[in-house]
Amino acid sequence: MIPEPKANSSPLIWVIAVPSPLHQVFEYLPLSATQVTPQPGARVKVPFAGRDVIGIFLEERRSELTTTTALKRVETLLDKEVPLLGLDQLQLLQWLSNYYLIPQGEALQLGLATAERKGRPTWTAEPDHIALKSGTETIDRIPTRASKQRAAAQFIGEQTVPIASLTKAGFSASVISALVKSGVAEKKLANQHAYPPQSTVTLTEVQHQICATLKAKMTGFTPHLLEGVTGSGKTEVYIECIKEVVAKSRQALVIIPEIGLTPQTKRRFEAALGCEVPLIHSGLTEAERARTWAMARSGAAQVVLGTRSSVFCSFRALGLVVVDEEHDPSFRQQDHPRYSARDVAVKRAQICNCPIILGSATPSLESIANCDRGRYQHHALTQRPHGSKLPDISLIDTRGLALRSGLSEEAIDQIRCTVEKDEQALLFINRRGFAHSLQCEDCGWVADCQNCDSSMAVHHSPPHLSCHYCNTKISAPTYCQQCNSNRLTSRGIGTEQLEILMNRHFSKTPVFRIDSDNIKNIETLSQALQAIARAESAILLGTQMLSKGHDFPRVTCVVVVDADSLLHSPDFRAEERLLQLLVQVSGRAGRAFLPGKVLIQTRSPDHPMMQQLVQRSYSDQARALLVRRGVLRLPPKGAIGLIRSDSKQERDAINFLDAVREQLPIHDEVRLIGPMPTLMTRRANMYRYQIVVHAQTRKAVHSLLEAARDIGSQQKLGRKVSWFVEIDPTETL
DNA sequence: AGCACGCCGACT
DNA sequence: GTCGGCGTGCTC
Repeated sequence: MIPEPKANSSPLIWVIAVPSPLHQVFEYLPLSATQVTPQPGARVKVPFAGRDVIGIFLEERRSELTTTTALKRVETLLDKEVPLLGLDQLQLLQWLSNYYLIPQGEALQLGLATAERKGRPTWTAEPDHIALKSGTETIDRIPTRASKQRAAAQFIGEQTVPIASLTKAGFSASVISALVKSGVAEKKLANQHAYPPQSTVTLTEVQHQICATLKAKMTGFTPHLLEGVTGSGKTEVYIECIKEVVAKSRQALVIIPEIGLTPQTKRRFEAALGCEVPLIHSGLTEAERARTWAMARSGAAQVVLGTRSSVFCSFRALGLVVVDEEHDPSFRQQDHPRYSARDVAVKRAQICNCPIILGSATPSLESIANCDRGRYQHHALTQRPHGSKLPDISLIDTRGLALRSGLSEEAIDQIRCTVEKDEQALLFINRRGFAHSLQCEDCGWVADCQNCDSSMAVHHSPPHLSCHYCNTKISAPTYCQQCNSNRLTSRGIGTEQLEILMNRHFSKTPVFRIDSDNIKNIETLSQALQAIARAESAILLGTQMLSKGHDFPRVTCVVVVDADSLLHSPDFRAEERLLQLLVQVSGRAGRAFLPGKVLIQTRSPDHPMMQQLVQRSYSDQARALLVRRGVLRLPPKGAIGLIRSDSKQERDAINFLDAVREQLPIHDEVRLIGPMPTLMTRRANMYRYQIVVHAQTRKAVHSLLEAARDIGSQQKLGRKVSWFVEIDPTETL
């Protein structure tokens, strides 16, 4: 007698990925017997832990539960025809979940716009523009008493204008609806051809050659690294390649590091490509975001421009991925869930079987190593167009010099020369580790934050002290808390202090301060950038924000106020970071026709890196760093991981890691360092500890982290501390 | 994560 | 006497 197949005894179920931090998927009874099986990636509404949630259908199969759990039933199938997550997204996000050890339910959420995650119907194009039905002559038919309607009609003219711009001009909704009702005007979808394509820019010989080789490879998965010195015209190359894929009715995704870069980049791409380039970034409203996603999914958007989260966007036919400034740290893991957008982008291109271009003047050591291994194709743009030259770099030894707000006499002289020629100077401060603190001249006491292991930063307008880590603000003390002395002075360099100095020295020259205190959103940044573009002589001063991609054609002198703060950092990526930062900020000088110079102030002018910065190219120096990584077996030549815990109770943070470490399988090839306190142990009254995992292969680190994750989830303390495991961490500090 | 259940303190 | 604090456990 043939035994009944065991599978038949268990019920047919649907596997659903539910948004929760649990590292598992859940089984549900199908919607109803008559219902067809949904496609993988479709959204379903299911009861989960006492509430309704939106989950993702993965597959239909026999139940694998051994215990007799009471299965719940799927309540609704939201996407009956087309699943919201495409097969490529599903594949990408499942890879993401596995590789970065992110729960599947959380990972799959990333492939949906926020409105879609809540189960809303998908976005459809609403007519949000208005035009006059039969041109301006109908204006006369509007009764004279309806003066507002007449004015609105005049405003519209022969154009198709966004309704939002009418509202902005002061026309109320009732005026607009009256116009539509009487049949004078009609609501329309945005004019698709509102962007006349510009005449193609003439490419240099080298740009042309690279475009030709790239265009020949615009089908199938090939990663390319475009290493082009600052100002060498990488964007023109991207645009040429995008045109190529768009002509084949495929879509392109362009990922850039920062939200602040989007407005100019958007305009530039739209002008060159002659189509709308919708944006994806965290500053959008839910409706705007839903619109971009829907346009990309339907294929209406030929090109999408976005920050890191846009790698997960759905596309009808993705044909090219571009990652600009691929070395930029903001692509790497930031907040939860942690992933490197650059690496995910490469995986996405592989899954979609399309090319990817990683572009940078200062490529990451990872990407250089991938070229050396033959995984990426390397292309170099070593010259700036119009024959503009790369700036001359020189070092200023600040040891023993009397500095004024951190500036040497020599630097001040050079700034003077620059502004006298009606050119612009840029002063760069590496904010990290160089906040401006308050110190007692008598006993050396420094005003520290009560909640963090860090000093508080001095602000002048209005006068107060604030902590950059926990945002605590207090009024500045007038005497020393330790010795009661009233001789308190500011120590270190702050942008605010420099601004005061610059205003005093160069009273006729406008000073633009670009830092997080001053620039709160994209609007203020783009206003400042426009003002800089209009100004003749000017002094720009600021932090990281200034080093990223912006074009300042009139800047001919760059001063790096203090280059040393990253030089002696214990993090193994610090030198790479500093090198990239210095090369990038130097690249702001002399981008147009004016030649530029760069002054780097340092107390370590003999440090090999400082010497090489002057003498050698970025790629030579990067290769030297790569050799050192190889010797130490650090990434990309080895692999590391991190197990980190944060807790209000210092003891709990340590105990948790101790418990995990104790239960971890012992491995010959894996080295564990810690638990140890992180460099800044206490921030916002939370204590941070970690274990660093180091091995030859990523596989070894990955399997150890997997084990750590499982052990951690079982720890009772795991609820009291917030903890995570991370592969390829950005920083090990 | 979010929600239920459960066992102790200060309120109508 | 209850309302609600948050410790503990569970989620198909």
